Formats: sequence, C-alpha cells, structure tokens
Amino acid sequence: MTSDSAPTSERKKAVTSYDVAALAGVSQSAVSRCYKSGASVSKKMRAKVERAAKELGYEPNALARSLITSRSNSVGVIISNLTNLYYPEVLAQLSQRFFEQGIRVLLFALESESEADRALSQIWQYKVDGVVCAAKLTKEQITEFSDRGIPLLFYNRQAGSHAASAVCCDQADGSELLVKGLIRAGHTSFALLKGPADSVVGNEREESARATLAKAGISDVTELHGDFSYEGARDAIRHMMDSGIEPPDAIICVNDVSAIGAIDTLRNEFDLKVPKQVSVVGFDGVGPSRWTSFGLTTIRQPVGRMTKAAVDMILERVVTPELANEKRVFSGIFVKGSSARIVED
Amino acid sequence: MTSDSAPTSERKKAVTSYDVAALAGVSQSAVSRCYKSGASVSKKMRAKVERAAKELGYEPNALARSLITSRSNSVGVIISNLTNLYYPEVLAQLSQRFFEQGIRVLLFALESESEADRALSQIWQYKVDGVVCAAKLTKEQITEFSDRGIPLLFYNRQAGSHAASAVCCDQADGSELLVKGLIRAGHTSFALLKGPADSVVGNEREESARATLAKAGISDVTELHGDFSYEGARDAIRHMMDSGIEPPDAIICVNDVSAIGAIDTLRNEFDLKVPKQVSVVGFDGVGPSRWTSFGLTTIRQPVGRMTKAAVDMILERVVTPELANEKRVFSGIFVKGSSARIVED
DNA sequence: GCATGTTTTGACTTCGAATGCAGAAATTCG
DNA sequence: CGAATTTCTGCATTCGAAGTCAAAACATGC
Repeated sequence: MTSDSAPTSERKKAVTSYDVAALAGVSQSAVSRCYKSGASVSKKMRAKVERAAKELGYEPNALARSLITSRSNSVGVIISNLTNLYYPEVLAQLSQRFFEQGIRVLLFALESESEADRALSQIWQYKVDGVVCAAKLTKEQITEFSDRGIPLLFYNRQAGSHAASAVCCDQADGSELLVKGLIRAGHTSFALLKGPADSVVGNEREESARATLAKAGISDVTELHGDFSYEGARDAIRHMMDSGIEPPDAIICVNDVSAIGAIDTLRNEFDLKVPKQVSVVGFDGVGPSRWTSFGLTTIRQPVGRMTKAAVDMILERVVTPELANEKRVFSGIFVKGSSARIVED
Repeated sequence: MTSDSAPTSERKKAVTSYDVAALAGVSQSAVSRCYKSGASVSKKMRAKVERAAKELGYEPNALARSLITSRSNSVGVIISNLTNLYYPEVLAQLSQRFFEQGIRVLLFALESESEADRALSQIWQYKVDGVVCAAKLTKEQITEFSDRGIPLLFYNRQAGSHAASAVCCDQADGSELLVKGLIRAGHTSFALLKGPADSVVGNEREESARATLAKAGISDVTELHGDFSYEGARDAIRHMMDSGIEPPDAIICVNDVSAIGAIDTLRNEFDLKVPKQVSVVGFDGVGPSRWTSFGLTTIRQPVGRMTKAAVDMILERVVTPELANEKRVFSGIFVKGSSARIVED
C-alpha cells in the first residue's frame, strides 16, 4: 500500500554495530571492541568509530550483549512488603547504589510469600547476575540459587545454615539494649507487642527481649499480637485495655510503626501519658519515629552501611562466584527519644 | 589442573531448548513452539516436550527471546524521590500489577533530576517495552521516547503538549474543594505551605488554592516555603511564627507530610490547637495521615485506580504502538479528618 | 633492507530462542 | 483407496554483540 519507508509513521531504526561499522568503514568486531574496556584498539580506529556512533546515535543492545557474555548486569531485588515504612528507604538506597555501578535493578515487590515462586521463575528466565532478597524463601528455593550458581544475599533475614550470604542488623543486641535500659529505669511490668508469627525479624527481636527480661527475673510478660502495622498495634492495645489488665509500665514493640500505633492509642483513646505512665520503645528508626509527636526511643538500623555492604557483597560474588558466603551483622544505633524512660549503661 | 567436570564445583548447566529437543527427540523449533501461545503443536509433541523440559528443569532464556522478538516484556519505572511517603505505595502497586501481567519492572530510583539522563541511557540499552515516569523530563528527553517508539506515560506529571500519555490526580480540583470548604467554615486568614519550586504537582495545587482564595476575595495569603518534607514544614512554621506574624486561621499544605510537620510544630512548639485555633489541610492521603494524632483533612489520591490505569495504558500502547497518547485524570477523594474545620458543600 | 616481534584488524562463529518456508504426517472427502 | 486439504514438524536463518584466530599492519633491531 505504502512505500517501505512510510513518511508519517517512523519506522523503528534500531542502529546496530553493523551500521556503525559500515559508516565508519570498519568491521563489526572493531566497533564491538571500542565498547569493551581493555581491548586493543588504535586511536584512529576509535576516533572513526566514535564519530560514526555519535552520528547514528548508536547504543549497544544490552540484551544481545548479555546473551553472549552471559552477564546481564542486572540484579533482582525481592521485597515482601513495600508498604512497611522501613523498606522504601532500603530499596531507594539499594537501587541508587546499584545504579552507580551501572547495574540495573529488577524489582519484585511481593504481596504475599506465596508469590515468591513466580518471582523466582522470572528471575531464572531473566538471567540476573545476583539477587538481594528481603523476603522469606524456603530451603529448596535457596538451594536452587546455589545450584544455578546465582549469588543470593538476604537482607535482614537469616540465611540459616543454607548457602546464601546475608546482611543483618543485630536484632537481638538492639532489643537487649532497650530492655536493659528500661529495667534500669525501674520498670517492672512489661508488655511485648509482637509482629506477624512468621516474621523472622520480629521473632528475633521478641525472643531477645523476652530473654533479657527473664535474665532480670521478669517472666510475666503480657503478650500483644500485632502485625507491624499501626492498625494492628492499635487493635492490640485496645484489646489489652478492654480486657481489664492493669496497663504495663513499658511496652516493647517489635518495630517503630507498631510503637507509634501503640503510643497514639494509649494517649488518644485511653488518656495515658507516654512516657510518664507507660514507656514505649520501637525498632528500626524510620522517618516518622523522629516526628515530634512521637520522638520514639528506638534502635536505628544503619541502613546506609547495610545497603552498601549488600551491594558490595553481591557484586563481589558476581565477579568471583567461588567466593564463600558471608554474613555481616551490623549493630543498631540507640536513639534516646522521648517515648520511654530509659537509663543508659 | 582438574578434569573438565570438576567434582566439587558445579558447572553452570544452562539448559537450552536444544537440550530439551535432544532429550525429547524432536527439533529445537518444536520446543520453541511449545512455549508460544497460539502455535500449532500436536498433543503428543507437547507432552514429549513438557516431560523433557520438566526433567531437565528447562526455563526459556528471556534474553535470547527478547533479542529475536524485540520485545523484552519489561517496563522501566522512573521515580524521583522514593523517600516521599507517597511513592512507595504507587511503586508497590505498579510493580504488583505489572508482575501479574508477566511483565518485569526495571526500577530507576533517581536521587536528583540530573540522573535522568543516565537512567534513560540504560533504558535505551535495555530495550524496555515502555516506561512509567514519576519524575520530570525535559522536552528533548520526551521527544526521544517518541522517536524511538517507546510508549511513555507520566504519573502525576503533565506531559505538556508533548508526546506522552499521562495518569493524574486532579490536583486543582482537589485543592479547590479543600479551600472552598475552609472558606465556608469561616476562615479568613490563610497561609500556603508550598513545595519545592520545581515540582509540577506542588505548583498546581498551590495555584489552584490561590485562585480559589482569590475568587473569594482573599488575596493576602502568607507564603511558606517547604519541600514536601516534615522537616521542611517544621522549619517553615518556625520561621513564620518567629517572624511575629499573627498565625493564620488555616494552613493549606501541598502534601500530607508537610501538613503533618506543620501540625506537629504548631502543637508542640507553639502550643496552638489544631483545628481549634488553626486548621491544617494536606493532600495525598498517605497512611500516616490517618494516624489518630493527625487525623488529617486531606484529598486522597485514588492510587489503586491510577496505577491500574497506568499499567493498562502502557500495555495497550506496547501492543498497539500507533495508539494515540491519552491523559486520564482522576478526582481525589475528600477525607474529612479532624485537622481542619470544614463545611462541606 | 630484511628478519623478528608486537599491535591491530577483519572474517567467522557463538550465545539461545523464534520464525518463514517447505516437506511430512494426519485428516477429510469423493 | 487415492486426492485434496489441513495440521505438524524440521531445516535454516535471524536477532546484535562478543570473542577466537589468523592475517595484516606497524614497529624494532641488526
């Protein structure tokens, strides 16, 4: 109907290395070499190629390159609940750091743990060079990574005894610090606002808190069931208060958002003073924990250093696959805040 | 030193369609066809191939497929400031929805606008099928998309008169709604807490608010300079109070986080009652706006419908490139809250 | 100037899946 | 049962860049 080069609709041009080669009057190999660092190319050649490339607006096709080199220069990032206030910061930093290294980030934001399988299937197909995972994987799933030789790094999850690296914040240590401070300040009755039952991070924090209390002879701890969310914390506090229990001196929350929910509910629904009547502590150090309404006493995770470690570790293992797995644990930073009476060591 | 198949270190196997073909005793083309919907394959063939594929654990190589089909089944998502509380939700939903469609998401989380160029260069190289952009692009950058035939969709940014689709929340309409309500409630002196000067969204909200006030004969509006952040709002409020101005009846903030910062500062640093002495309204409807400490009166963006529209529109245009650009504007939802005295229409 | 050594360069093959085409098998129909 | 279709299948080629290798160009030494 129309000629091959329709005037109105622009044909996709897709400049290839052959086009550049033709224009520059050299071979395709030469063009390719110009884009490879450390290749042997004469100045004249480079100049010719660069001029031709610029004239045509040539950009190497990353797909073709990845296919032949079997390196995609991309990593997968699996995050289970992006709506948790803590993760956006992590994701932003990870993505920024990878970007600086010229690495692309394939994002998999899981809604539920059960989606992990489908995400993994996509990950295998896309031949990512490595994966940073802030979600729970089964032992089999982890094994599959090592079988395929794809470096895997967990962010704030235990790799267990399995074959994966990990970057963590020392949950136990942080909780202990907070609880000891609360004990020193003279609190005697405690409540523990837990996270979802299947959260590794939540369980670690919880158990450490409980152990520290036990060591001080306090074993009668009120358990509140939350889910890391504001609403979950609110409901837990309501439930506690409605059941006629005497409010505890201190509430240890597994994360900041829970702690904020607890504070808000105690203050606004039950007219209790925080920290005067009830001390509340959190964990994470998210942005809103610093808002003056809350001034949360918490443990801030060193996200900057943790994400840097994560990126470094993964990239090391991409370059040197035989490198053994490694686990780096970072200490959290105590934030004094004003939501709890605490006596420091 | 060692034999070709070292016993300890597992060689990467990389099962290809040829391996499957060999095991199933068929041709590579046959295997390929089994993975293409709508291809003509007999039941027997399909069964043989599927068995062989499962036995070998075959997964098609997405890179090779993309290379030949020139469809990568992936989209780029550009977000400028992920740390803004509003975007994580958008990103989570976008990524989820794309994932459901079997589309991979390449994430580009820009720190500064100037990084856009580098992100684009990666986008070209990676041959994404389309891009959703929640960041500012120059006219030239936008043009480059249409030149290359890559569908581009702006999220909450004006595409201007340029060639790109867009999904937006009606900023002007929302602001107007709030301001009218404030006026009806009898507020007479107003302050306007602005966003960063270069934010399109912020400017639209601001201008609409100002226009609505002007229509009511109120042109003397105190301008406060914020940057969408809690801290920025706090500083702006401090600055206002310290300069000895009589506090306004109402503060119109360009976004929720600013509004929260304003409320906190008014209450905690200057002992003003919100909404009794000062009404404060925000915009966005982020999670923390619903926290009882704030109970923000705001306009909630219909993120669910907006992200759905974004995904649909982009995918439509990937399949049918000649489709004209389109802009869909969604009305925000008024959230009554308790941070402002408002009289509804 | 010639033998030797060192860069450069281009022809050709490779990565792994998709597809046009032609021939083979299965199906329909007279 | 054979002819005419229709449905399958395999061969060979393609996508675009990278790497191997041997030939070509250049540099060096005597």
